[in-house]
Amino acid sequence: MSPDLSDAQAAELAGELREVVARLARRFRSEATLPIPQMAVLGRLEREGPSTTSRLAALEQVRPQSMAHTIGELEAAGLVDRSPDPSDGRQVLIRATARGVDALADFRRVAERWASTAIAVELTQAERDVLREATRVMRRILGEGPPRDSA
Amino acid sequence: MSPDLSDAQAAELAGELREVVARLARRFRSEATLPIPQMAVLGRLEREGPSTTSRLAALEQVRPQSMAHTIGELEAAGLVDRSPDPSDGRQVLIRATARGVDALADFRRVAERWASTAIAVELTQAERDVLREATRVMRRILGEGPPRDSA
DNA sequence: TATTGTTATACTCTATAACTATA
DNA sequence: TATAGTTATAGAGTATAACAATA
Repeated sequence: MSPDLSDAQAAELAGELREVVARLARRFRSEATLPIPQMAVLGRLEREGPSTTSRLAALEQVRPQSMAHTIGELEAAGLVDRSPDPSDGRQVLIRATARGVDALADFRRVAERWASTAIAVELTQAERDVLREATRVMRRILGEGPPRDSA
Repeated sequence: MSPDLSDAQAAELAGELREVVARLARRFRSEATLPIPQMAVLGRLEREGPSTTSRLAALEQVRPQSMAHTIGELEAAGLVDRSPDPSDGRQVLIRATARGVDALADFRRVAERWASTAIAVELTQAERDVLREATRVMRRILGEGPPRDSA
């Protein structure tokens, strides 16, 4: 066991991860037809159904104030609507509108196209498998991942 | 050959990549002691020596104007200095100062610590290998990577 | 008092447009 | 005219602080 060696290895990996992540984030943003946080919220609402501001903020790992801002923009664009929770007047249920679902489909077609194409054309199947596995590993680094052996 | 299947697979992977990249970028920024683009430039200057605004902009994949802004902030903080190129008065050489190198070391110690720790503590060696390989694959997606078989 | 949500404000990051200086 | 660089301005994204309404 050589903790020093593996620590140095981990630090180097962290640096490489930071660099490539910054560049990918910039690239995704530059290709996007609508702001990334808005699309992230729409995608989640589509997958998981209506939700509240607090819950969305926690899931997306931003402050509730930031999420309120994002939701305000989505509502102004008619992509989500709000309805008060009948059982708790403090809470507001956020729901994707039909127009929101359409916008999401557009986003996926256009804004993720460069990445989809690069993945399909430039990578081998083995590399795609590495990338898929890596998305799981990165979620673990963020503290979201399942403990190593669960589904 | 089933191009439709592999396209769908690529599109799904692209979506997962976008999500995890956005979250990692946010996390790195929230931990950083100094702005990420400034540290990226300092790191490059340290590794590769003095450079020009245009060259740094091309390498970091931002516009020259954005890079000029970043360099202006670094200079105001005393982390880089500028010296005119004697052979071409239009060009300006950017160089990391001793203070800049110190700031970079601090940044690595503090801002990348959460990721280094997570990588060292949470991941198996196999997962670290997957992650390292994935940083190479992601660079290929960005069009920076070496063609599959070179070093 | 605690919880949910919003509004106001500020800072970081990057872009486009318009400009200066040198080749 | 073309190239290297800068300044001005705007917009996206996120944060903290302060506030309103409900439990």
